[in-house]
Amino acid sequence: MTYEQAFRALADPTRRQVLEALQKGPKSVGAIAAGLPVSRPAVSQHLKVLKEAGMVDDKAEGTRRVYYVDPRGLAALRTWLDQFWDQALAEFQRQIEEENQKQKRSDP
Amino acid sequence: MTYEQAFRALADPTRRQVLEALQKGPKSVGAIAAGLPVSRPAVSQHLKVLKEAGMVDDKAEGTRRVYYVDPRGLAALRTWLDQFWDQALAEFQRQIEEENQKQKRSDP
DNA sequence: GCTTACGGTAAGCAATGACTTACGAACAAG
DNA sequence: CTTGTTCGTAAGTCATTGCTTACCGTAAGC
Repeated sequence: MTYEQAFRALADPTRRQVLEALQKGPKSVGAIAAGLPVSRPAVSQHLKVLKEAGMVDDKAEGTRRVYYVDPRGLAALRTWLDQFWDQALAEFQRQIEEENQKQKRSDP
Repeated sequence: MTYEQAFRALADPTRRQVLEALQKGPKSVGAIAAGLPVSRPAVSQHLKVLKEAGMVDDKAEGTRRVYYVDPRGLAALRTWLDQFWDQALAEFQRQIEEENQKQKRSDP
């Protein structure tokens, strides 16, 4: 939901692998774990973190739980990043202007 | 440089505060630490991580070191995020199509 | 030269976190 | 009703990490 949780969620390499696995389509917990070098409970714990970050959601399907990517968490990240990016560029521009001013004063 | 380091760098709240402090303009290490609830060495260590992630750079200025935001690290993050975002939306769309197909088949 | 300001690094510590195995709950199948 | 899958959670372990204090190098000012 918040970008804080999103950053924390994506900081772990295994968690990114889980997300990338789900990106190719919905998968059960066991199916995800089968493609990763960690145990199934580990995947379960990662999915919990990802879900709290709003990056995945799940639906029950018999005794299995099918997880899929939820764009909401990604959207939060994009918002934060875009804002920060714009401000960074603006500040960058301002610094250049400042340099030019100094140059003018010390020039002729 | 890589998005891996960028994610790890931004995962820590204090590190984000450091970055946000620099966003308003270049600052010395001491100046940054003065606005944060942690010690100056802690800030130094955070700046090291941010620099390795390509998100800040510094220039010597007498005995002081002035840090400023480097857009390169942010760019790496944006690239990763945009790609992931596009693929997520595509997969989302595909799932909806799939649902429609099922609906058709079970309908009269 | 001597002192003072500034910042990076080392060492140590407490907290967080990613993983494992073990167990229990829920649904399906026979 | 019993058995077998599938999954979440608890408990414990080991590594990582963010922080502190202490120390050292370096540039500027007297």
